[in-house]
Amino acid sequence: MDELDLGVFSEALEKSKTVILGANCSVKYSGRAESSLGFGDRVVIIKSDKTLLVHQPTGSNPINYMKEGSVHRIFKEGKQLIMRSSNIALKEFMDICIKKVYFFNVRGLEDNEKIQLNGTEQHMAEMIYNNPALVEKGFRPLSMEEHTKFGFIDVFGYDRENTLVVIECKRYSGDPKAVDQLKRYVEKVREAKGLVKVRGILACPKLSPAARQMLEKEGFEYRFVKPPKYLEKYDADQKKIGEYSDSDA
Amino acid sequence: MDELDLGVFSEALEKSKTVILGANCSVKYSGRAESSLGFGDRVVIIKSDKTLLVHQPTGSNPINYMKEGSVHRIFKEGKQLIMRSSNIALKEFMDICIKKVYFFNVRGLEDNEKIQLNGTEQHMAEMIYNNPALVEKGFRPLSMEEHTKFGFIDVFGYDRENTLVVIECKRYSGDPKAVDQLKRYVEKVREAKGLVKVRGILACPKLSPAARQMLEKEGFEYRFVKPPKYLEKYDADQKKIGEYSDSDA
DNA sequence: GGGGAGAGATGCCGC
DNA sequence: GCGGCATTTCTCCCC
Repeated sequence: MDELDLGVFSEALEKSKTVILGANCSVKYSGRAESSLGFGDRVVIIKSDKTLLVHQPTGSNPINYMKEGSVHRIFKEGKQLIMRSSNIALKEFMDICIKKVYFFNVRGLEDNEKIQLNGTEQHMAEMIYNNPALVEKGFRPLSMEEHTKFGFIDVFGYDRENTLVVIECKRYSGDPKAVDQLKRYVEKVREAKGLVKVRGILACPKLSPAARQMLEKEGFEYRFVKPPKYLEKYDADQKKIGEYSDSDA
Repeated sequence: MDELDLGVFSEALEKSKTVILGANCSVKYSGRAESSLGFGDRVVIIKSDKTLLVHQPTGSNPINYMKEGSVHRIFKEGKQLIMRSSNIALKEFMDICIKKVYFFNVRGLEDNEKIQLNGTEQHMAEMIYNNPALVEKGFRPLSMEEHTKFGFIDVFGYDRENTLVVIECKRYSGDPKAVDQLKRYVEKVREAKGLVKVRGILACPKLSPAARQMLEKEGFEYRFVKPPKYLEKYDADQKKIGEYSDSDA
């Protein structure tokens, strides 16, 4: 379908179908920020929830977009087509000026599936909670991923000397921001409990030089922990992880 | 095009064309994390740089993706098609199992345009640098957006009493992370210069309650500043912003 | 709806 | 390549 039938387009939006458009176009956007993009070949997608994406032929992210619930209409202006989108609630506006249409697809799509994802920071916290020896012998977790009154702490517990321990997990490299975050939680716990000594531990598979320096300066500790991957071994009912040794306990 | 011609597909990838596929499919991914997604209707895009995106009919973000430079091949397995993608360098792998094809487009797309974006944090820093009175009377900026030896400081300068000032800009609401960041820079400058007093200012259009409390506790200050929007008034050569008054200077 | 934090974040720039 | 940081971040969860 090389031609863009305005009636088909309007009907597609009305019926919450998905629209895919390959076209040479330019884009102007104004809302939270402002942007301008000259003419080039792009893929434009309007989803059933009225999300609009403009994709260049390279890169992971859309170069321009409008959020869910936007309103789109299309009209002729001389030889060109204008696709005008607006989201009044968010005060966002976009004009796509279309010079040439390469392809045009309309299709109702149905998808009620949700993704199951493993190896996130939350899974790291669970793993540590269920395998305290990953931190150290005698560590006794109290909570994980909980909105405590001290903030959202990944893993919270006592060490063998009954000193409180705050653990911040990062699934990738520990960086200055992660140490900032750990420090903020540790200080909040110290103040709230009136304690002098609360331990802070950063658990991640890697540590940046600046982060290491900050950790040392604050008297915090580092533990090498990798996010768990257990797609085949994962039991959705039990959520048990049996492959991590507790031999140090 | 309702049929997916395996030859057309292979040739498209070879010639760096863009492939758009509407299909009922399931997705499994393994790499930095692991994920599993049951059958549903989706749009699959392979870009000329071999980025792969899987989009559900709602939402801004791809539900699954492979990064630039991945390798994709497709083959029949019984009644179904398997699209297998891998990125050896990143140790990432994906299988898309295709049950039904709704549409299939192949097209070479060309786009050398780059977006011009206004109203970013960098523009806020430029605006303050060029209009110091936005901070206060007598403020003298030294640098902006520079990798100083104290870190990457948005705006750095002296106040009228020759006290050093570190300014952190945020284009949206100032939050605890922003105060952490400001604090880190201020402390670095203090230590490096052996100073007792270095001022910290958070410049943003909004401040969260927790951030306000942290600012006060640290003795830092808040300035109401909005990111500039000046699409029509922007002069690319001069980069001057004339609409902000300097009457306080 | 706002606040707080993660993300398979991505993208950009600098070293 | 890694480090550090912004993003029209987006998304989720909780208040």
